[in-house]
Amino acid sequence: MPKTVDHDKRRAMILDALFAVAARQGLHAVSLRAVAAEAGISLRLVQYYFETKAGLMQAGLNRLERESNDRWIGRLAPPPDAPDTRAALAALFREALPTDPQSRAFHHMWMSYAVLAMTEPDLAGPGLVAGPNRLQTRIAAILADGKEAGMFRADIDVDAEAGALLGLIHGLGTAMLVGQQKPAAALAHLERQLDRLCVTKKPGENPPRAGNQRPA
Amino acid sequence: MPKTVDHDKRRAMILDALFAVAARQGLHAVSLRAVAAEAGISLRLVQYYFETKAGLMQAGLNRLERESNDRWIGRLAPPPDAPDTRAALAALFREALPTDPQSRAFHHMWMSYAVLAMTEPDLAGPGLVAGPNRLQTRIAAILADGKEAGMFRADIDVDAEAGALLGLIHGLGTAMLVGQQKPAAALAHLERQLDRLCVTKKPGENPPRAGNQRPA
DNA sequence: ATTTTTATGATACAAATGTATCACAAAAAG
DNA sequence: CTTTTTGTGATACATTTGTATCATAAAAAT
Repeated sequence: MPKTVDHDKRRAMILDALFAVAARQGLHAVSLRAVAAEAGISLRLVQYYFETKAGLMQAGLNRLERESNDRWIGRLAPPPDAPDTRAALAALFREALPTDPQSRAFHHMWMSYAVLAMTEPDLAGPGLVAGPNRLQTRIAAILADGKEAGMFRADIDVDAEAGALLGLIHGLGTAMLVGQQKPAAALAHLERQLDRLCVTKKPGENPPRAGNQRPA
Repeated sequence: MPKTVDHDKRRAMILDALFAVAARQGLHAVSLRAVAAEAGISLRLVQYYFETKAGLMQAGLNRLERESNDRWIGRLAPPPDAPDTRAALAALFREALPTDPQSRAFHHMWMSYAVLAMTEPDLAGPGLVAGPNRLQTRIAAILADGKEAGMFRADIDVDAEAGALLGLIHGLGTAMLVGQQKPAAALAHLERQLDRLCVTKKPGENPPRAGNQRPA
């Protein structure tokens, strides 16, 4: 049986199990044995592929970061010929907020690691903020595009606005996770920010919304 | 020695110890023994005053909520005769962001409980969102005052704006905790939102800032 | 074919944790 | 002065956890 095996693929399987346990019972409930059971392997194997628990947790954080990166370049890579920079930002917001279970799990995971990193400096490295930083950079780029195209006001500070928008995304996302904000309201708050940045700012007129709009 | 003792005061002492341990080593490191050691009492006493660990944790959450309430009514109670509703909001923002260690510890604690509540429904009750809801209500009230006084634009939806501002506060606070945002930038983002809400909206002119303004 | 990695299972171990029990001192009640 | 309630210490116990050890099967190298 012990044919020479692909370590990377095996590690990925184990990290899948870690994410599953963390999503179901919280990151604090992640133990070597729980991960092993979830993956259907023996405790020894988890030890074998990630020497220590700290190694496993660190690998989980790395994976979270890589997954975030892949997700974003996969979903929003082709906006260079964006038909509408405002619509592009709105789409990004929809992707960023924890609406579907996958996104909820991601936010949950990120918050869990953020909390851990506050007391365990081993996790506090650049891994946690790399994702948000990339997102902020992307928002700033889209803002710059829209500004140059005359869609956004000329006097906005794209970097500052991107930072604020990212902060708003994070805050609304957390509020949604704990049930303090409803998804629709959160999205509306973000779109209101877009209204502010657009040049033609008639309060009542909502820009054309792509796709299906079912009332309430 | 075992004179009849004030249970409430004793419970408060133990919860102090809980907060100290959580601030130093994280909420996940809170154990009955760690709390007992921090409080300088025996394990048995922690059991005596909070029957179980779940009870202790729940009491910690209740205390966090009460502390938050007390803190806000203490600091911001007297704005009925506010000289400037905009300044009142700016002051509220300064208080809400995790700048000093106390506020950082509070945010840290709240995030830790929020993460726990996502998998332990016993903690998920209204305790977590009561604080944010109160803050949002207060923001909305100040906004309404300023709107009526002609300081804020007449066409703003105070409830919606309050929700967005609270979300921004939370998101920027988290970003500050993980080191992704600097305090000055976070405050600037919030004040930019105030600029937007004010009637006289000249982009360059910052309204008179009360108190000391040291450059950068 | 033999030796040496590579991969995996079974298990042991010390430490920590939540919970429970026994004992006992001091105050209050009778 | 008993007796009962209240408050506190010491300790025991089962469970869980991270880590380490021993054995060994299969493949690769020689």
